[in-house]
Amino acid sequence: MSGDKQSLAAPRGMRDFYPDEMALQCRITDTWRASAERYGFQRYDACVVESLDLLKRKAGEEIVEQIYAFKDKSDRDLALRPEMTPTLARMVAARQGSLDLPLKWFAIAQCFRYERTTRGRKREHYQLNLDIIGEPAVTAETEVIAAAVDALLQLGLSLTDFRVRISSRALLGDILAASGIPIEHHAATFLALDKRGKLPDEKIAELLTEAGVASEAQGGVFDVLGLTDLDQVRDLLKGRASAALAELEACCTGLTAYGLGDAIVFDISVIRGLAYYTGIVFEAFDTEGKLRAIFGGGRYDNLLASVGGRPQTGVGLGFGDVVVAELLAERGLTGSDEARGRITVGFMTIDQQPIARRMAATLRSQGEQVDLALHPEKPRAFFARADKRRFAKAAYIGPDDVTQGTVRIKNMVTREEEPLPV
RNA sequence: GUGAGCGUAGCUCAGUUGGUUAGAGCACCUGGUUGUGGUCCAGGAAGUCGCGGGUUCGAGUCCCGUCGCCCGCCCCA
Repeated sequence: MSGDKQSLAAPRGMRDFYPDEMALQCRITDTWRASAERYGFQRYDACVVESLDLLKRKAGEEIVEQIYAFKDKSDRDLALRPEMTPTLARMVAARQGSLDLPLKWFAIAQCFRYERTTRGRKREHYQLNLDIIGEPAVTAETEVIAAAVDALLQLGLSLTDFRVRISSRALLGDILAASGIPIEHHAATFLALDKRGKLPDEKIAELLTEAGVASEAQGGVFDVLGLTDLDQVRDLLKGRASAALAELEACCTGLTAYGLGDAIVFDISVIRGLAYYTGIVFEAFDTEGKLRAIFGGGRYDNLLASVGGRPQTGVGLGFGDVVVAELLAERGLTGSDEARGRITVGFMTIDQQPIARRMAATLRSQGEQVDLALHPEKPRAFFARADKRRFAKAAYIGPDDVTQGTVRIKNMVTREEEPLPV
């Protein structure tokens, strides 16, 4: 590539959507919207620029390094939103007194993050956000997960293409407590466990030691990661009461009732970083494990309070467009037929242009999507273009048609022509 | 921040131990075909080989630098 061409490329990590690519993008976002609405969520939207202070309150000072932050001309500290959740929390907190809880909202939001790009990770993406605020029961988790899975299925994937791994931070806390880890070490232990598979176990042991976990208790921590089903968890808890366990079971039961049981697996290693989650957490992955998480989320109890609202529980989910598009491509599900459904009208010489235009106007008034030729074309060129652009129908008007008073509308698939008086 | 790979036509790429005017497929344009598109035939246009420097009689090829893309790691959604 020459230097000039490079300047024509979108900035690093950003995407342009040419019409061919936009078709898939629309299919994804249309499906998101349909699934969210089918599950009774109401759409909202918000400003793309958010106050930096709000983002810091939720994620800490370090986040400034990872986002597009800037000052406006009045020296206000602002940022392109890296995610939707702080904005949602702000909007809810701002009208907390008048909103009817529990609320079920969704947004399809473009979010920005300033960081290294890799497969499935750009500096900009669109994300479906599903949130239920003010409902303590696990029905909230169930509905949110079921709606997201519905979108995956509507996109053409099957229950064997992905797995939703589900766990609970509260349950993990109970398990650690039963394993003799004092509660003040739980947060650091979560962080250490989240590194499992990314760092060698010796490194994790070091982190645990730094966190104050006694070395004799560390074996218990690693045993926790060996848990693969809820029966083992029950054994480990030895009859201790665990509301978190009951909730996790109830969530799985609800999803099974929706017919999604086969796609749900318990996975104690799902932690989701140091985010604001307090209860159930979940992440969906492709079954082969080749890609990053397709969607993820969980319950947050402290979010609203952290932005200055009154404490209120919530469940949220984020579902990005990039990874699911990769997965659809892997499965050969990126095709779209929607181009077939339009009509193109062409004419041989400028003399037929008025009639062609009148015909286009008539068809448009009937609700058809009509492309009118911008200049005269030879029949061969016209039909070649109609075919290449995948029009469903094509009408070509020449002097003979005008003389005879009929125009033929050709079905481009069957090649049959249908006369129509002009 | 870090490591690898790749930059040759609009796209995907080939290009031998350095050797004349740098190739292919697809796409594009024109014609065969002044009333009909997926095939066919003929022809055509299109590349300062990412950029800069160096070695050499000679560099797409080797060396150094630089920019870009991309994959992984760190981190994270």
